Amino acid sequence: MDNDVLRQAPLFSALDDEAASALRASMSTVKLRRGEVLFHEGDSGDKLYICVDGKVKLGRTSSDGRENLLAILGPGQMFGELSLFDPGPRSATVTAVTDTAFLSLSHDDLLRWLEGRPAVARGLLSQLAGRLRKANDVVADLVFSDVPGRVAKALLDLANRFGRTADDGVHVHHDLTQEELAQLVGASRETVNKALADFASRGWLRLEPRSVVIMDVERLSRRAR
Amino acid sequence: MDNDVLRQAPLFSALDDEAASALRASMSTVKLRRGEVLFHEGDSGDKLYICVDGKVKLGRTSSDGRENLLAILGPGQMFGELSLFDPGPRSATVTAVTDTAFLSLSHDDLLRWLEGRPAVARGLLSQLAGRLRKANDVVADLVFSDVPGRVAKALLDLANRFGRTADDGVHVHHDLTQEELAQLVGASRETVNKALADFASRGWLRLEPRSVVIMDVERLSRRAR
DNA sequence: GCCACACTGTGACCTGAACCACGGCTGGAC
DNA sequence: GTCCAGCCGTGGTTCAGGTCACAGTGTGGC
Repeated sequence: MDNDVLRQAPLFSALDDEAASALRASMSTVKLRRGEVLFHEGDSGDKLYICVDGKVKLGRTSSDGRENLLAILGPGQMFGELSLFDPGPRSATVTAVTDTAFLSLSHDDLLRWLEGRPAVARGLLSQLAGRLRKANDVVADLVFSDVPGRVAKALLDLANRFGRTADDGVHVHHDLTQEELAQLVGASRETVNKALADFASRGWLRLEPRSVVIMDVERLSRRAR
Repeated sequence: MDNDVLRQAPLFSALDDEAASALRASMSTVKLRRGEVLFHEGDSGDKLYICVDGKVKLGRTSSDGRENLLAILGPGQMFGELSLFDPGPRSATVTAVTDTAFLSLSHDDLLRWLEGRPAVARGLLSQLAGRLRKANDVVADLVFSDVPGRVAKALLDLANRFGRTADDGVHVHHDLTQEELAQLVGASRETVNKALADFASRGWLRLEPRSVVIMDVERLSRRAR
């Protein structure tokens, strides 16, 4: 059994074999195809998920139907923890961006398993604290940066997490449409498209469908701040 | 000794006398006058603080010197937890908005005290989860709402936490200048002023220096969403 | 009282980004 | 092949809200 997948999750990276197996035993697997929804904002549910393979988007919808993406998550990343510790309806909709596989774990099982493993509890705390820090950064960006700046930042973040460096640049298969990228940075599709076109015309990157090749990380980073 | 102050903090509300005293014993008191800074963004430090009396603002400064407020906190509220669980420099500057008193607690003392009190650890988790949820709401507001909407929302939030209901409306002594209010909602002072003036002209509220009286909560709430 | 300074109120202007409209490209269904 | 549906690229128009420039109003110090 592949405890390795669990080890990818930063939270569980330090587990010994026994602990990993015990945890793994109480988890089950879910699979989704691109576009399918795991759960909706407002649903009830207390399961925690870990993405094993593929990518998902966490999004919220405004009353008038517009959409905003909070995050794109890939292998090893965890979500749904909010409903674990702060009971209440799910605060975001989770949709598969590519075909995706997850492990799921229920509230009760996690808490039971957590008993007597205070180190993991501390790990969870620092995980949440890190998220919170990141959320605050997003707020700051929305207040301080213009749309091209936010696009640059988002691309760099995606590159860090999903990029593969080759000799012609960093290949980032983000699997997002420009529409989704726009929702991620809180801007319109058109504006994002123009920002991308501008970056490309300066030779900082090359556009490919649902993917970019970043050729000048340095310049792009400078534009991001 | 006033363990009652601790009890105000949602996190510690369920403590028995012994536990509260033990905790209280390892905390020390700090006082600041309006405008004084407790710590700066980027400082190192691993203390957790609980506001006992008064109000503080948590803010960040952009590279070009503009300022954004993440939150206004009052009695019973906790801050500085990020540096506790996610070691690293402080992510925000904390400044007293009124004369203020805090209790402080060091990382080590908290962790030591936490040993063998898993319920409190769970409390911390749900506290952080709640914060995260709130941060996500702020992001959504920045993306979806216009400035007057965000101002309305901020006023209602302040009213919930600091308001006193009287027969002419809800008196909210927020102690913030319009400049600070603007930084809190991520807008310019002038735009916020115009939004407030507009609300006042509609009879929804009355403006007073560093304070408002909300006369029509219903309408204001509707404007906020 | 008078001054200084910090805060508030309001208009004029400018600009970034949303919105609208379209046309072109690509990849799957048949 | 043809059609269709999703994406992507790009211009034109509009408007919220930022910036600038002042004028009015408190209020604490002396």
